[in-house]
Amino acid sequence: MRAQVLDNLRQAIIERQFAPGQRLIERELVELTGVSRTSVREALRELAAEGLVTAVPNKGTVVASVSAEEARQLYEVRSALEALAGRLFVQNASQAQHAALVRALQRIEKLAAKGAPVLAAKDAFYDVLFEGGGNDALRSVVAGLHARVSLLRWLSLSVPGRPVESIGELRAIVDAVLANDADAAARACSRHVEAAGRVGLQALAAQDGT
Amino acid sequence: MRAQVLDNLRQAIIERQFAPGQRLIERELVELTGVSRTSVREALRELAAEGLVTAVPNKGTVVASVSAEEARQLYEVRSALEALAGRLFVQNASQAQHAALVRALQRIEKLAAKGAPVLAAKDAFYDVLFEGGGNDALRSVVAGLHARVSLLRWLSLSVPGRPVESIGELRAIVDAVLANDADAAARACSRHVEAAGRVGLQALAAQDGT
DNA sequence: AGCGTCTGATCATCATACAATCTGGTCGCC
DNA sequence: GGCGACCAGATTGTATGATGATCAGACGCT
Repeated sequence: MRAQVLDNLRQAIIERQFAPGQRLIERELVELTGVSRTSVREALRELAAEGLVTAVPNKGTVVASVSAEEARQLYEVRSALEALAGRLFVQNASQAQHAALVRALQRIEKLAAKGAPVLAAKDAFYDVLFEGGGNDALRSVVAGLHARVSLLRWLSLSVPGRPVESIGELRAIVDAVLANDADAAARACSRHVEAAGRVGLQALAAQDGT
Repeated sequence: MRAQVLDNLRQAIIERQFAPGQRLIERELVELTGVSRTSVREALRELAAEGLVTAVPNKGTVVASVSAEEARQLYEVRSALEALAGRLFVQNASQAQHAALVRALQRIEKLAAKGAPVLAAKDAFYDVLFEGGGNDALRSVVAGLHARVSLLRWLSLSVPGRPVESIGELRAIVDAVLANDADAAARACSRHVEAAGRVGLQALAAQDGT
């Protein structure tokens, strides 16, 4: 199916199997994926809509690369949106969802203590957060942005010390939520994104420098 | 080209030439637009990515309809984003852009005084606002939401008295901007969206009732 | 009436073909 | 030798016809 192809390509791009800026030639993708050109084209169109590739007319599609300025803007938007997510969680989440958020944080802390990869657990944390907010539109918009900054996320998690710092920020979110303080939760979410953004931009700059 | 077809379809949907919920059959669109199935399919995929139509596998695509709950959520997100837009304008806009914002408001007021349609002028106002903020990512995200609520906008502008009220809210934005008060600008933008949302939801409820 | 089946409509995917466009290099001219 | 026109290859854009899959509803059987 096309969805399968699409997921494979998306994954490949996020995992840097295709370098940013690299041309994605339809014929090559055809023989690489085994599906027809029609399906490849439609998959590319969807990726373009997600912002993971950019299509230039009559020239082809290339893997999108985030400039420092774009990245900064994306983080700015995400900051505002995740602030809203935090606020909505405080306003709308059930008792069970509060508990689930706490559990998600504990899971992250446990993994981090072992030095295990923490990325999937963080995604779970955010799932709970958005779920509790009860705004699917918000969730899908953030998901759209998420794809575009995922390259940077890949970088920023490799920065030493960042996971520890990051968990502290998450704890601040949970604390504010448990205190039923919507404003504080919003600020905590905002700060978390901003901190991630700073690290991401630094990593980007370091990479461009080398 | 495909872009042409896409624009036509988008316009047709926004202008209610296709009723929400109506099935869009590929073959019909082929003979209606004169282009091939390939192009029609790709255009439909893009519209689906924008959220203007929903595609159900093996069943076809139907014109999207916004439920009251979805609309509420969309306005909630827009409120947060436009607050950011207002804040960024205060922080980043040039002197010339400040002046342009004032001019845009005056143009709206002049049109409204004559009872002329004010929608295009309002779009121009927002163009200036986002331009001055200097965050293209924000602009494109909002544009994406905009498409999905445009059906409601169509409704809410037909509510008597709304234009007048709306202009007052815009003036509040401009006042805050001229006072260089970023927080106030953010709040004013937020309030404007929320007010529009309330009217839109009322109009939606009234329509569903009849 | 209830149930399974069959049929028609429609989408999904594919293979192929051809035109339009871009890229890069070559050739001829100065 | 340098410069521009032109040509060939590559790639995308669009079109077309065919085939399989899937769904909704009609139909007939019990």
